[in-house]
Amino acid sequence: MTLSEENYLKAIYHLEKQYKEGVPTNAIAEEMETKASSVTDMIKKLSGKKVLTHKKYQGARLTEKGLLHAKAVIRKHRLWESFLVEKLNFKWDEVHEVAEQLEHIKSEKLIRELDRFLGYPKTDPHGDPIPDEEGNIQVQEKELLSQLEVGERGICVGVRDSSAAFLQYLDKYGISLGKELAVLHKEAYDESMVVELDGKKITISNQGASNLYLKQK
Amino acid sequence: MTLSEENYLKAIYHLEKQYKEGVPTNAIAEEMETKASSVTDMIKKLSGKKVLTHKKYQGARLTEKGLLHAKAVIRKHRLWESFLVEKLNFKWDEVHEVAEQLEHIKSEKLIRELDRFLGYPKTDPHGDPIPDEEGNIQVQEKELLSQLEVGERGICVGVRDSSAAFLQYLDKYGISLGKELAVLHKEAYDESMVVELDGKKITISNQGASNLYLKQK
DNA sequence: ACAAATTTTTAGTTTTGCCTAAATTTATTT
DNA sequence: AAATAAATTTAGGCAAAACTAAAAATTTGT
Repeated sequence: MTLSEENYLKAIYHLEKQYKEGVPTNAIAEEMETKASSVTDMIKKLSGKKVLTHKKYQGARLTEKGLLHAKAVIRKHRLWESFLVEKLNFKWDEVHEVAEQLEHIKSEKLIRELDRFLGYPKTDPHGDPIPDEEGNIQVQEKELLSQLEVGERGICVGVRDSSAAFLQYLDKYGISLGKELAVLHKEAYDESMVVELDGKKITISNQGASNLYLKQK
Repeated sequence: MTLSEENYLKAIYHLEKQYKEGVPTNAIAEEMETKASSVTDMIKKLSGKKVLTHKKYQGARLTEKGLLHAKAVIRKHRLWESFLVEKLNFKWDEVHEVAEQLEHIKSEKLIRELDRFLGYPKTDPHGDPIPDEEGNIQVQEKELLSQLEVGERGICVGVRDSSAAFLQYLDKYGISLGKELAVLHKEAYDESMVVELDGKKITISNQGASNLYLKQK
């Protein structure tokens, strides 16, 4: 599989959560920052390789083979992100572009050994689960901060938006994975929340609270 | 610079040691396992980018800019090889293909941090020097085993041929970098040598002895 | 239901890096 | 110094992965 093909598989994999019956060409085009006609071309090529199926005008769906390959790429991406943060002093908002490159390196041994070297991590620096060699993904019970009620508490376990902008916003307020917080107040007008973190009160917009995952304490 | 362009620079860099006044098109073609006409195309492109110069029918020479870029790629290659051996349990005959991929990853921070993480190694697993960030290469005094006289001794510091076949041949005879050996006998007929290593006598063909570097004890 | 709007596909180009075949230049013989 | 051989370049093409513009299919709105 080429770099470009792998990126399509990854994009379609992520979009399948949203589009249960066929991922539309336009959705893929937007995700890949390309044009719909390019997507059509690639879908034809990939369906020839049996990694996805498509009926004209009906979007794409990964086959079992395609799913496995997509998860293998995601496994590599998340292991490399872990490596960058754990061993090379990268911050969680700096790892994405480099991991986008590293995820395409071809070597079974490399990934097996990297996994061992890192101590078989279960999640990456953003809290996303790392698929195992067979493509199994352990799903963690979690909910968005925005869904908590006043008085409830939880521990930060992941982000829904892993853009550098959001991650830096969290850094600024001292929010990182593993920290506990409690909801003190919810503003009816704009859905912003006042939460307690490390004994301090901080206010988080609804947009922020809708992108931070917690697990029930 | 694309992956292909970087591979050309690297090939030309290595060939410049052999061809002091312009690396011939055919030599590059052979090194790159491609055709001379493809090389001509690429040379034109690269000279447009000012990383090399060429006069028609006169071969190619790297400019200062091209030299720096080539050495940067080689630095990455050798740092990754060191990482694979030191941290990921790769053997010295297994690192080449993976490092060929990893050397093209673009991130200054990645390489700076990798270098630090490895403790600023001076040589890679084959004994080749690792250029520093400015492209300086520390040259080590060394000579081929085949050039030693009977009675002389030395410490293995590098290989001239880093093919898996040669490295496995060395493994089989217990020869690795850092080991000391002494020349006991030289066969006049075929130039093969009997050397002492770890108290045992082993015979090495001229071909083998012509690819192992030692430093004077 | 059917016209309008949207989505998707088709057709025809472009660029990169490679190829073959042919032409040209340089090097080697005699 | 030709003639031949070898090396190099030119010319014309191909495949991958993108693009634009236009055609076709599907969905939506009234």
